[in-house]
Amino acid sequence: MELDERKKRILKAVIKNYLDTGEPVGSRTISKYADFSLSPATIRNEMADLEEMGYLFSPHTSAGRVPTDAGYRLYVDEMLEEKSEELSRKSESLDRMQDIMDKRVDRIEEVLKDMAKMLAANTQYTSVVSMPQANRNRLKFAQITALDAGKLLCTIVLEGNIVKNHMINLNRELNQETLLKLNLLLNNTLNGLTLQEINFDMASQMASQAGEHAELATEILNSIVAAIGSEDGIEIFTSGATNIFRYPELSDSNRASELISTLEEKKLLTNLMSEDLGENTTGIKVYIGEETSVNSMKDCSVITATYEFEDGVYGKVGVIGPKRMDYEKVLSALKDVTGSLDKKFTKD
Amino acid sequence: MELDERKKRILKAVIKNYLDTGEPVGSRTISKYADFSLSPATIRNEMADLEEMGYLFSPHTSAGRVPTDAGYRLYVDEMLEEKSEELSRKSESLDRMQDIMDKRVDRIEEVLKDMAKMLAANTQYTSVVSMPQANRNRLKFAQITALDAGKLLCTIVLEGNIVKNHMINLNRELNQETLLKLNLLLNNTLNGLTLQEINFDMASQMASQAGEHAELATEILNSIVAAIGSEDGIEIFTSGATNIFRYPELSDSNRASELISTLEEKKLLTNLMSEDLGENTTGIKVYIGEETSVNSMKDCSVITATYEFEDGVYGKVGVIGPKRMDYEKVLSALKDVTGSLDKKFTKD
DNA sequence: AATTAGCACTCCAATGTGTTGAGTGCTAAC
DNA sequence: GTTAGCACTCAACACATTGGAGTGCTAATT
Repeated sequence: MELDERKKRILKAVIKNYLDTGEPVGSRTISKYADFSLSPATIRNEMADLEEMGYLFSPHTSAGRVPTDAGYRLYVDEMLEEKSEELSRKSESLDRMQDIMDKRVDRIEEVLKDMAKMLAANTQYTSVVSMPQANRNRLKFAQITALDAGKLLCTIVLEGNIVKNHMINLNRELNQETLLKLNLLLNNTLNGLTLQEINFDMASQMASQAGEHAELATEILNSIVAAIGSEDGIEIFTSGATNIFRYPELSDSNRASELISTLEEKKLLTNLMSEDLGENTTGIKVYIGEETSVNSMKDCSVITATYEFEDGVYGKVGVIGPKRMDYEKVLSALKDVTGSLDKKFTKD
Repeated sequence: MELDERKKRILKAVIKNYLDTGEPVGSRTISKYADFSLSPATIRNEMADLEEMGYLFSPHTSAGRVPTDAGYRLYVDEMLEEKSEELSRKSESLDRMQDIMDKRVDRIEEVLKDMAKMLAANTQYTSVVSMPQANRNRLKFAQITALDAGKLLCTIVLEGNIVKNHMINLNRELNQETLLKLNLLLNNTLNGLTLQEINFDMASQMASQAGEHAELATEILNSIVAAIGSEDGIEIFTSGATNIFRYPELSDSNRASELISTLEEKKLLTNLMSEDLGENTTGIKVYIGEETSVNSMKDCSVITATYEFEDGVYGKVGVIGPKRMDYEKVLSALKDVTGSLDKKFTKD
């Protein structure tokens, strides 16, 4: 059977209607729909075909039709219309971000959380944001300071002024001179490298240059790399979890509980939030139902977008909602937001 | 009417039963209760009295009785029995914390989050933990580093090895010598002071000592204080939010949504989590229903305990559950945990 | 050949109608 | 003071009834 133009139009009409109402839509409804001049009976035939083709299904004999995942897929891939941008709101949020960024380096976190909150509020769905992955970022500055006896504070600054702190416990004390020497060595050897490069090549090279402190230098280096490279997975923030209660198909006790649980745990989100990172940078991805590969989200759709924090360093923003979410609205919201993140983060 | 011993025993029996089952308890149930040798009829009379006195009420004519907030209050204030400690579980959890603490000193946040998770898992309720309030914490080490032209990175370490970073944008560049001088000055003047003390007294004193750099020093100092002193409220972590779905009286859509919302927002929790901080340090507090002063928690009870992070620096741990929570279990869990936190945090 | 009116059929959802049982309050007896 | 006995109440559950929305099929229409 062929998916001709009329079938497409009907499918689109059904889906749009279902997005709005959440109720199965019947042939009469579609028939009344503006520019169709077909009787319910004809529509019924077409809808039966669409069901046979796997794009629609009826929950039961005497109900209307509901899109299948395949139906949504087709809709998302071929039937979306660009929504016109809302300029006013956008610039306001940008200003606020600008402000925060300037003042508090160690607070990207706050900015992102804020972002998530805004996104959730705008879309009425749940939002997810991941911290930009630091381990491809270049090292700009490293410094070791003695705090207490045998306790070193290591401060590292990456391009884009991401600051990381790490405590190193040594089993011996260092004098001022050694410290100075180590600091020089650190900066000379490591500056401009990504953490991955450091991880692979540097250890031996640095050790050889360190002379008498070779062993110490290696120890410190390892400690740094271990601490910073191995963040236990990416950091993820969510916001608007309770928005799921707006959608009856998600809000029954069990589903809601599982869903909020995965949002709280965050572990299950890491796959979605790191897929294709850096590959196609402007990539917006839509996951429908099972495509999320997360069981508790099989009644949800997820849309993710990559933002570029700085050259080569990416993070992701996502929106989680019911499968009948307003794809167009969410897509445009994500475009706005990633656009804005790009602009802000790479500006200075 | 007087609350004689028998009435108390009956009230206690009713409450205990209700804590277990969540169902209104009837006179027959109590009559069968071990060491009462009274007929249901007698119990009924007593229960009617207890209702009149405001400790019990019936949801409807032919249901059993349920404790009122006043009933719970009485129970909590006068009828709790210390639970014999469960040593096995306790030591197990302690071991785990020990483990975490040793590995990552600079990650109080992680430890606390883990704590919250454990507490939620053990109690099957929702847990809340607040970061120790830093602004009473003493400064241990301060350092300014030039990053880019006119951009200074300020690193501050507080007692307990809390590290804070802050970026300062200057309109001029500093040479190495000035920087060194400033660093010395900073450490000499500020070490050992709390952020509050710095806020109030130091600005002028430091300025006078800075000589030619007086203006610069003031600028930097202000910038530091502004950035660190003005944390927007206390930081709060929650865990086990979805445990509320275990308790039917909390898990209907509306209630659950509101509740999880307040957990997500965290703002409404700040009052509960900062009340009496530092006053009576071992204070464990029980809030029942309306006593929480949070509307969405009017069907919940909250128990909070203060932990001492370091001399004079406190944080709070809390458990949020249905009013019919197992008060004894939660109290002992909190005692365990705050005991352990004390021990761990002040150890080195 | 495609469209449509007509009709029988299906099934959910809403509503109403017992029925059951747990629990009460009251009274009178112990 | 305690208790047995009894009439009464009321939520909860199980069924039956109804109404309506929507379908699929067939036969008539264009």
